[in-house]
Amino acid sequence: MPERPALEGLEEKWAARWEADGTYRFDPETTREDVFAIDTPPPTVSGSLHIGHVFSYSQTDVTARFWRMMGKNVFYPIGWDDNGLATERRVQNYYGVRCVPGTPPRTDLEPPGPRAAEPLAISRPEFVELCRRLTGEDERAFEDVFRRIGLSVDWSLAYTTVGEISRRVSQHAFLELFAHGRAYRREAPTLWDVDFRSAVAQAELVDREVAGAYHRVAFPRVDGPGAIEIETTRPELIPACVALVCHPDDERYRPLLGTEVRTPLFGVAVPIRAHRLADPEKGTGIAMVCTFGDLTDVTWWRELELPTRTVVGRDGRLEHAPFGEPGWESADPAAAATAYAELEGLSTAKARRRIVEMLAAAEHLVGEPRPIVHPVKFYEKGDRPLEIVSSPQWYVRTMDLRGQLLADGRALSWFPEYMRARFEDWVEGLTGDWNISRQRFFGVPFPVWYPVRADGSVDDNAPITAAVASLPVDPSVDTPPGYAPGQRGEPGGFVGDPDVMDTWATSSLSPQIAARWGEDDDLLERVFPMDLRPQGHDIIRTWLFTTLVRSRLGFDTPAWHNVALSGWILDPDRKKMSKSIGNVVVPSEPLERHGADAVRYWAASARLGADTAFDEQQMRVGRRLAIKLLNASRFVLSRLGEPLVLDAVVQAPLDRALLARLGRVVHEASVALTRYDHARALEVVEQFFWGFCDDYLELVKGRVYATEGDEADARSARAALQLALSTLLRLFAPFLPFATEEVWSWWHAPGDSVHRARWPEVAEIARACGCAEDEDAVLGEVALVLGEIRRAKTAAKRSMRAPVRRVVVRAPADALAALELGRRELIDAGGVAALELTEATDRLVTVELADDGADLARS
RNA sequence: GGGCCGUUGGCGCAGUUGGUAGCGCACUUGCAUGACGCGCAAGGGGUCAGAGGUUCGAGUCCUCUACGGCCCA
Repeated sequence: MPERPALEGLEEKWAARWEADGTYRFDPETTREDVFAIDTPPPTVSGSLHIGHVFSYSQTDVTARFWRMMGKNVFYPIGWDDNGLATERRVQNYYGVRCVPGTPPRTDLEPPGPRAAEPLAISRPEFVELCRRLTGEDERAFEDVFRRIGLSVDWSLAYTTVGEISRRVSQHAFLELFAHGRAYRREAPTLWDVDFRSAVAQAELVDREVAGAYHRVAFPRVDGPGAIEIETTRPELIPACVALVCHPDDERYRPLLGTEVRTPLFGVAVPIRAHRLADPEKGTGIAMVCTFGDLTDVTWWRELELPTRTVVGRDGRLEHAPFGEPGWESADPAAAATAYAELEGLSTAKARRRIVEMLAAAEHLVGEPRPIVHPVKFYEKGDRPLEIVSSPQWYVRTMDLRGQLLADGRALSWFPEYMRARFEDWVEGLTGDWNISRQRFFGVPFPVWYPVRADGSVDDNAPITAAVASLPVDPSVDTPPGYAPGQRGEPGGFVGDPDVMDTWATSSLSPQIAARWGEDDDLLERVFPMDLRPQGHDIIRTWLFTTLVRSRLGFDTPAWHNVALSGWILDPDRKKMSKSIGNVVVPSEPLERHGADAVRYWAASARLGADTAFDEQQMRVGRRLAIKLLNASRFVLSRLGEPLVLDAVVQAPLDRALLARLGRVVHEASVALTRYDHARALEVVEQFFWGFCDDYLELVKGRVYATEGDEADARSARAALQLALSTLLRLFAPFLPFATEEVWSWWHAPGDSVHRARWPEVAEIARACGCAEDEDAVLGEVALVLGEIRRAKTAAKRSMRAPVRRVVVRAPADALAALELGRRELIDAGGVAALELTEATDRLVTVELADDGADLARS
């Protein structure tokens, strides 16, 4: 036991010790009933950790530690999500490379680095290797931080979302979906970033205000005289127009329903149709439907079963449009082709300017364009507006699952409960099946190839699937069953699926990956469905939703029993932390300044679901608490001598009162933690602890320092102190794992960790003293009078050790009886010469201090 | 435009089933060697965003409004 205990150095010391001792190792020899399994979120490995990670992962760790002490075998894995575009972009910038599939691999690849003038084109396998290299470095940095804050995860269970296990599980699960007709591939309109050249998930969209203009354009009628005027912000899509649409109740256009108009410049006949999403208030009340200008176009196109005439290619330029050919019939194909030749090859922005000139010249434009500012969909990391292009994509059929998913959501316990509404809103608002393919390189490839026909074209409709036993496969390298490597790309041969899976298609299998599904089904049975899914509320519609989809489709059950949603971390001005605002706090500095226990204290003080400001003040409070715990423990242990064998020796009323209160604290903290209310549990324990230090410890000093007197009284105090300290350390252990472990080590055998100790029980305390709940009145009454004595000393600007000549207490009989039981401690702690108790109906405490200077004379 | 959450002393937060507001920090004033000055003691400070309603009585239930946040259109 150190002379002056300190927090410095505890983190390194105990983190290393826990790892060496396997303190948090999961025991695979177990039964499901004994397990508490946590479906830990795999943080995205891109750059550095955010203080928000420390916040939410600390909260989960409190829960993990609580259940471990409750005797559960805690399955607490961790993974790194290194999948995805964020990594690719960093690799491009960091190494100065660009992935060009098909580039011949080099034997001596030397990435030029971040200042390269021209990115080096490299093959996909080389690119993937560089992604692994960079994420590997980040993962080590992440692990350091997580160990530093004392996460009690089992590091031997770590995985990455592009690692072999994840690829095998993801591909295996995909093949099962495909075999059951749940996964299908279809050419479909997809939100597309033309710079990243990839489809983008609905969850990755942001709206941005962009300057644009309404152009009023006249479409001549086919079936009668005159023209219909529409307004559009995207006139360059007129060649892709497939219909005009008005609201079914709009009297202005109702008579025209079913008739046709011709597109200006291109002469293509398109029908006038009705749909409820057409807004009569907007523009002229009738809109042009193109394939595809925005998501509403997609809805109209799908629900009205309109034809497809796409003009925007994957590079964001207008591609060839065969006017006159089937599907592109025109009243004047030659004129249409001539007009379109002006646009072909231009970016959408340039094509827009050109077509406006052409429309004006041909007098199809009505009036001047009207400038507006309107929201446009962007990929959250993109620089140009998203286009919608048509391309082959893999989907998981989910639309028919809505009712089942709502039922699964209701079967879960949500903490806080109101978060369930977000899930239900999302499920009820689903508009389409789940697109799981991404046109990227670093991710889990689809275990699929396509046959090449004799004419060299690819048969997209007859995928060749990998054998489950061969997983994981990379179709760009591996050869499908029944083919030879030389047949790649040859007529009669095969080509690999070029895409990778969406990040969520992998992370939605986090429970199966963590439990090594397909490799160790025994383990899966012991931990699945899991007990708890902790996560942020911003990814309910993505991670939570997709995980329920996968567990329902693959395993016919919800993936867990409980969901705990943590809040967000806001900066001190209550703004969301984000890299673009530049207000992100990285964990290393607060950890350095305040220590891990202090940072955890701040995190644990916040309730689930509550957005919380980054607050260093709160960390200082946590740090003080941890230091106080060290000091108070040192005092208690220094008075204890050898640890006692606790039998029923706690007989002094004040000691029994303390333990009665402690019993209530144990009960309340346990109930709160069972409901994932770590903030409440911490508050209850902390409040008791400060009272323990400031009142109880002061009151028993007389007895524990006494060199002579009643031995039984001293033994009683020591027994109560020992039990209280042991209990407090265990109550604080989930919150302050380092300080509590340090103190525990001062009086326990090496290797005997407080984190493997049993959570305190009320019965344990009752056994030591047999005290009843209502026995705590003594403590309350004594503390009240002690407070009056302190007040008198403070008012007289005297030391707390100043002697008191006389204290007179007027109070009802029951209060006096309680005081009488604590008379000795009150006199000791207050330095009171005479304590007079007078029965009365009112309450009055009179304190007469000894003459000033008397305390000096005493020494 | 819709849904959800929040608005309590300078700041950060508690306030169970409705009964005239609590905690921490900060602040003020004191206290030095028997665990801790990263400590201890005492003290000042709010009528609970605004309006209306239910009730004997509302921070706590209902309605509306304002502001902030998140999610979805």
